[in-house]
Amino acid sequence: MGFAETFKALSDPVRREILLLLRKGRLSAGEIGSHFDMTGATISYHLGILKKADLVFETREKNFIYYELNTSVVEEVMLWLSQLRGE
Amino acid sequence: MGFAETFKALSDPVRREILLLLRKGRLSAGEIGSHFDMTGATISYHLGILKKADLVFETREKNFIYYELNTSVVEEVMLWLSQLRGE
DNA sequence: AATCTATTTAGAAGATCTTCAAAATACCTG
DNA sequence: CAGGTATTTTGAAGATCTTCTAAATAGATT
Repeated sequence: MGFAETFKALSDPVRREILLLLRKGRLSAGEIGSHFDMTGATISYHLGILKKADLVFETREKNFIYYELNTSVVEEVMLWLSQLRGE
Repeated sequence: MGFAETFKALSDPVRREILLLLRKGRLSAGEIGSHFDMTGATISYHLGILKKADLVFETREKNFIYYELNTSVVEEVMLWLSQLRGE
């Protein structure tokens, strides 16, 4: 955990798009990759950063690795931000 | 504007600390710098990034440049994040 | 005008980030 | 076990980030 890693993870447009894709439910790494014009290696790199930031978690099933949103960290970030508005 | 710039700005611990300092009210660049063990040039660099992300705005007065929080962008970020939680 | 104070800009060094191609791993299926 | 599919890891290139020192700018004061 740590806000540096979380905000850094959120700072990349590809990673934000991945998070938006995952709103509808879990997706495999390949399904995620098919939405982008990048190699699977690069997608894997981005997923690793999202995972390290705890913004997603993975579940392995058969030959696939599924990724899923972790909304609890999103809550934490919003809590941090909220201290910046009102007191 | 743009979430990339905003999240990138938020990803650095020094810049987050600066934003927290500004909760209590505006501060000059020098006053901000006095809270950190870094050169004024580095603080100026960080302030520039916060400014470009619209997280702060400056007002010049006498010899000083005062920095102030811009909470409206914080709201926008929270709005973006909120689409990640609920449906 | 000369100088002092506050702050920024420029340039450079070293660290970190993003991307790819190629190789490695993991698991499934025949 | 051999081969196939899904994904990650490695290593490298080029871009961007953070920090400093030194120099430049802006405004106030003498």
